[in-house]
Amino acid sequence: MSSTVSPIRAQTRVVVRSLLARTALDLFAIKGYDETTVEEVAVAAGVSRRTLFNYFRSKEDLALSSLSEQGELIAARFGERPADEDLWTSLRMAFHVLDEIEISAEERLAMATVMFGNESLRAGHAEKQARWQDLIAPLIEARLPDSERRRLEARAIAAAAITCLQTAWEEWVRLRGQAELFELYDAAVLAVRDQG
Amino acid sequence: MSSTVSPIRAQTRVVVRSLLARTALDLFAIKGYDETTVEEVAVAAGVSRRTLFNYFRSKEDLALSSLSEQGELIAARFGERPADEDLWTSLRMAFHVLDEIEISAEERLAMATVMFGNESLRAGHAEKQARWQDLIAPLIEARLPDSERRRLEARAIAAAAITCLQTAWEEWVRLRGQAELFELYDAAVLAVRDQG
DNA sequence: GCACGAACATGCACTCTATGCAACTTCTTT
DNA sequence: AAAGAAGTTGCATAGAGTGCATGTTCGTGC
Repeated sequence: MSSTVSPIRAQTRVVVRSLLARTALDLFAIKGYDETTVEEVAVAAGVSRRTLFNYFRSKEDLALSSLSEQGELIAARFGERPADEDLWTSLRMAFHVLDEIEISAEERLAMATVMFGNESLRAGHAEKQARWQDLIAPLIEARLPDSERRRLEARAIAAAAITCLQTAWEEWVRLRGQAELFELYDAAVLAVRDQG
Repeated sequence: MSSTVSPIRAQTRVVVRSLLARTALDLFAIKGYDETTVEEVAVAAGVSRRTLFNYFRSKEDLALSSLSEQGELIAARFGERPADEDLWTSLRMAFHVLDEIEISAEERLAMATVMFGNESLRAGHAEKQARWQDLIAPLIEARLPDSERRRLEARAIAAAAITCLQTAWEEWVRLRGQAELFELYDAAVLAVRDQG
């Protein structure tokens, strides 16, 4: 069990990974996801097809790898919020880490368009976001009052918040980025939670 | 555009389709989704591999075809609810069509276990449910008061309700069916919508 | 009852994703 | 400089999915 993998190697691996993902994303944006083969991505990136599959478990992963990382960021940020803060406020603040990711609006729009434009990608996208739950729900649960159904409640809240973000995100894409993502998010949450 | 395809043919097609899906589901439950090839399903059903793909667009469809139909049932039921009824009540009632589907508890549990037990299936499942939105959201929108963001609000509400159902469903599987699905659903909705 | 055409079933060839394996190269460490 | 780990690659193979061409079945009009 050589637990240490040499920090240099680990780092280059991360860099290469992100380079490969970016190459893929560019191609997907140009040619479309289904119309782009893994082979083409490999050639464009200057590696072998086999190596690509060493870095990513699947073609889909190539397109969606960033989502997993985002989930971790969000969960981490949520964990840093004061425990007595209103839950939905904490969630909103946690989601705001997305604004801190350095990426141009066009790039973001292109990426989102790729993701929503393909059925299987949309599915993977939904699933990956759903897995954000697994990270966030336990943190929420710790904040909830005792209840027989605490686990369920925590998961429901996490899922609902993520869903609102997702809905806002879709609308944002539909509006071609001509709106503030978090303004849309707030409207979504309000619609869901407002009694009546 | 020969819109009429002979009612007999249409009907047999539906029957065969559901027979094939059932065969597949049985195999998936026994051997596991990834461990079962389309070839095996074809053999078990007594048709050719190619024919299977005439009835289903993909292996995933073979496992998830029922979900699309469920979405249509729910939307239809929602459309029948009185327009002045509380939105969330209407949604709850609409979801109740699921209880009317004739299927044993064990079968239902087996099916759910298959769906949640495999990553790509879970993704497809999430996506298919997300597409329920497209059916339900327009109906919700018609009920909402005028607002700049009506479309977004309707989609958010639909998505949140479906997500609560999904969360309840997952919990139900986790509890091995030892709970009332709609009791769990109510708890989920309450947790999300309760202020504070 | 029969013949026509549409829908259906199937086999075949082919593309693409994905994985295991073995050989080879390149780093890291001592 | 040598050992060993990590990384890269090609090759072989399985399985999903598609287009096409052929044969079969079945509903319909005569």
